[in-house]
Formats: sequence, C-alpha cells, structure tokens
Amino acid sequence: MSGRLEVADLGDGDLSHDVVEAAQQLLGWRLSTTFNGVPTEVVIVETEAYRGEDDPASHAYRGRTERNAAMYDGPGTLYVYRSYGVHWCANVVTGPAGEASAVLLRGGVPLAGVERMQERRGRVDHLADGPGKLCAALGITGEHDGTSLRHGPVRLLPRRTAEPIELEATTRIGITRAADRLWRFVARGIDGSSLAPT
DNA sequence: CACCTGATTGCCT
DNA sequence: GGCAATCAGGTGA
Repeated sequence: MSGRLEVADLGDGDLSHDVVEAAQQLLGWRLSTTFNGVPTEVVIVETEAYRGEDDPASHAYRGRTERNAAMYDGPGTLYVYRSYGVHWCANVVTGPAGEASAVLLRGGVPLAGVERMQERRGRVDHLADGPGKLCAALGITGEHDGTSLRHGPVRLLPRRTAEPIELEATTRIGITRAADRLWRFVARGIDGSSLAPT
C-alpha cells in the first residue's frame, strides 16, 4: 500500500512512549558496534512498529516465550531474532515497560566502517538496506539479544541534526496479520553524505 | 524496475 | 508439520 507523507517529531530519545511514535522518532538515529576495535555505524532510515500483545503481527501477540523474552525487558533493550532460519533482525524495545512493544530496524545507510561492512556482507553495495542486511553489516547476532542499547555492545546514538525528518508511512512488510496498519516508516532524503562519519 | 523463486531453520500449533 | 517481521539472483518488460 502506498503511504502518506509526514514530518517526524524530533523526539527526546525517550523510548518509553508509544511504539508507533518511537518508530518515527528513531529515523535519523544511529546504530553502532565496535568489534575487535573496528567501529561500524549506520543511520536508521526505515523502521516498523510492533505493538506488544495487542498487535496480531507482533512476536509478543501470544505472550511471552523464550524467543521474545527480551521484548519484556523494558525500553532500550535490544531484541534480536532469527528470520526465515537464516538472517538476524534487530529491534529496539520501547515502552511502556512490560508492554513488549518493539521497533524493527529495517534499513540503514552506512556512516562509518564501510570496508568492514563490505567484508561482512561479501559485497560492496546494498550493505544495510534490509533488516537482515543491517544486522549482517554491523555484526549483530543472537548473542546480543537482550543487551542494553545504551551500555551494551550495540549502541543507539541520537541523531546529529535538528532538522525535521520527512517520512513516508506505509503498511508493514512481509506480514499477514494486521496488514492494514500504516506502521512502517521510511525516511526521505537521507543518503549519509551530509552526515560526517564518527 | 517489477515480479518470481529457492534456500534454510527455528518456532509455535 | 506448516509457516515465517528475508535475501539474492534470475527473468522479462
């Protein structure tokens, strides 16, 4: 479904508010890892909101399981799951605490450590333009599930610019239940060239 | 560029 | 046992 254009609130970095709002505000934020002394970083340009046990498309829809336990750990937790038995996908858990809501990080634009990402991906382009690719580029795996995005090995960093971000809201990708909600958000006009690498 | 398909494995019914 | 919050490579317009 085609979407509608909006402008994201800048937000305050507080992940405890509603997951749909958080999904929009996370656009322009950065995700970084440093393994073996080599930093890699992307700017987030595509997200999807999954609203806890109320959302038929959420992994938490049928309550807590071993896989989705990190979703119940509260805002700022990283939830990583395996998709289609092959890929890792990363989520930012949001509030309210215990609601088990999370924002799936569906795409990023490389900002730093591009050579390392190219090694991990085994190619030079399309490094992080998909949820599985984003994790592969940053070296995020299931061993990072449940870690803190503020203090852990995978860090969420505030956006650098105060410019409002223009975004498109569309239906979520690859799901069958609750497929009509416009809870996918794609940032427009971010290509990484205007943001200096760390 | 749009659409189609095989690969691959863990999770839940 | 069926399905899934995907990816990459192929085909054809």
